[in-house]
Amino acid sequence: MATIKDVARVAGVGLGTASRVISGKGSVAPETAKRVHRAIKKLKFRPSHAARSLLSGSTQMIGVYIPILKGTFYTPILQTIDAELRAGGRHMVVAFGHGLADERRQAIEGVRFLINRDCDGLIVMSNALLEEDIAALGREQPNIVVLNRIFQSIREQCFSADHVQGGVAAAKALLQHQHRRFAVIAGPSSAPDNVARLKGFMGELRRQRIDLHSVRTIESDFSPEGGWVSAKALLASKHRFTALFCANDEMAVGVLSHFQQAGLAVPHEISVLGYDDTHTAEYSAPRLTSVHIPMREVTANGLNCLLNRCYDSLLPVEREFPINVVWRASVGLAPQAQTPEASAPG
Amino acid sequence: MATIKDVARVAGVGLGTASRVISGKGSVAPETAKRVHRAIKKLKFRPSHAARSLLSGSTQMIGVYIPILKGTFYTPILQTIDAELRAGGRHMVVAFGHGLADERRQAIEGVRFLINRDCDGLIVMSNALLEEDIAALGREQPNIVVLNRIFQSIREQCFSADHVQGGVAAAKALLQHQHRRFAVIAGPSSAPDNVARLKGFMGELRRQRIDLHSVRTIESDFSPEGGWVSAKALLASKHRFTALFCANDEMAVGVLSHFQQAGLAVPHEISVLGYDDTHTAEYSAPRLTSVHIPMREVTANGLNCLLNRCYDSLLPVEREFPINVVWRASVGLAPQAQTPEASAPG
DNA sequence: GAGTTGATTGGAAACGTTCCCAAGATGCGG
DNA sequence: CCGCATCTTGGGAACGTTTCCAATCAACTC
Repeated sequence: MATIKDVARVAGVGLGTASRVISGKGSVAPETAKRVHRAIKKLKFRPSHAARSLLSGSTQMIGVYIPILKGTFYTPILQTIDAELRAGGRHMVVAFGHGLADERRQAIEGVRFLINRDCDGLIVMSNALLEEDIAALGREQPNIVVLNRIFQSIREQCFSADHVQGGVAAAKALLQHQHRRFAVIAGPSSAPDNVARLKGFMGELRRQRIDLHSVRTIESDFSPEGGWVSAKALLASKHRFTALFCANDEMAVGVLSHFQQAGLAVPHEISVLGYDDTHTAEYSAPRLTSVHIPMREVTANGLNCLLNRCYDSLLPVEREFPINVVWRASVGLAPQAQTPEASAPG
Repeated sequence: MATIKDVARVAGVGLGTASRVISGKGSVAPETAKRVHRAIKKLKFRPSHAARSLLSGSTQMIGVYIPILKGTFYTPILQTIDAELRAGGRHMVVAFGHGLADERRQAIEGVRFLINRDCDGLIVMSNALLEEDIAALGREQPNIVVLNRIFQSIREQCFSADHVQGGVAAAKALLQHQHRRFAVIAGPSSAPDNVARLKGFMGELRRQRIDLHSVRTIESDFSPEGGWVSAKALLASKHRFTALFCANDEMAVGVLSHFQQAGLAVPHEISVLGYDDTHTAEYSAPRLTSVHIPMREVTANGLNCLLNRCYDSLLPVEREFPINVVWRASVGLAPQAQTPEASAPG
């Protein structure tokens, strides 16, 4: 690989001059610049990133930690980050959770790996990390932004939709459709975003005078497999309900799959509501009605905040993210409400 | 950030000694080493990746280009790469296709971006790249491995399952179940892996004396949306068929979604066969029978090959990848074969 | 006890940039 | 033609490592 010295030699100029032409800073006579450009082309010169990093102390590299790349929740996030970074000539290095250790250790190890790689800044997603962990990590690399979770100690570095409101929206959607008997397939109780949306959901139900003892909740793991077995358990339990709220789309898809096999018509017999509104929701059978979490916006704003921290830029940063439910086919009127003798006055 | 000079000073040793302790190469008196380690800990010293890269000429960084991160086809690939890389202390930088340019330009730009970032090696996936493109790129960075596609000019750097065989397997699976009337939803005709599997599929049908004029093929785009509209078009066309082969799972899922809405029973009225056996296939409604492409193995072996090229290692490299179909619920016996009067002897 | 070997050590050189500084060239006003 | 400002240029220093070389010292061998 040709170096800047070669370029300078071939162009017949000094080192400094060549550097000025390449970086575009400082004044250079047009004729000289032309010679340098010719030399660059001739030698196929490409500046060494390592040398620049060494001198500037910045790698122009942002690390992204994601617990596990399964399903379609994280994919738009990665796309969004890469798009914005590349537009600024920077790049993204990704690390997932790996190994036999528990999720928390995996996350610490993954984030630390990225720090050791000299990332200028970090985007972290994790339900397993504790406040003390993020504090310790933050001491090693202060340029951290967290997505889809709020750590109280670094609140202004955290970006998330309001999942309590998401839960409220879910409840309202179902109540609007005359549902009164509910079941819930929740995510892990250790996941903060899960407890928030459940809190919102249950709170709204209570506000509408639904007896919370009548709503059956099964804790699962955010996976389609989990949704499937939970659906099965729900059916076996003989608990009667007309609407099922799933704490994410993945589980909802698993549920739909099981209901189809069990011969249960959605939404005719049971309505199913998803959460996140990921790509999977768009073309399930039936198409899934879901609470839309604007993760692209959350990501973009979190990233902007991070870039501002890392590079003293002044990108706009929004911190509120409106939630709405997108209506597709899996939620309908509650069965009893559909029978004319029960609801129609005439 | 503390440097190795600080460590040497605090430990009261020379630069070389400190370096020897840190890198673990060369002999150092145990007592001295202990002093150095204490200094490292005290100063929270972390070697600069940039400086090492500059000196060694290796960034320990592998670039991965992926056209677009949608659906679940690419996610296990990224997971696999990251896992293996991290185990070796290396890391992965990912670039996706972005921008308004056509796919080919996007790919060239993305790959070039990774080359400019001084990646030691590249893993590339793209249907849009031409032989001449890969040749040009290869001149800039010879350490390239291509997944899921064979470029004749760099055959030994390409890793892919045999999609012709995949197509054959698909046909056999359907024929075995007595199907004789087919429809196909294909991927883009510009995608080499798509044409290979169609070729295998049609070839096997012909071999089994199926009139190829009777099989209706619709070209689509590998997306669920595409599957949905193709399914709709197929139904509207009044073409009669009992089995539908979809060139990937994503489209199959879209098909399932539309069939459910149209009130068509799968597999009772129509069997649907997917391809790739991605995660989405596992919990669709009904669960999708699909031709399993072992992308994890393809990826792992491609990566090994790349690492061998980059770092003179001797990792084992396999080049054949067995394909099989995994049976779930979306393929059944052809309807007419199920009626007793047609098939049962008594 | 001289010579040989091996372990241990410190420091210079190099990797490829950018930035700073000094110096030469040029142009302009008086 | 001198003084001064501005443009242009070349090269040294620095960034943080590793590698190489020379030097010192202790332990053997004969």
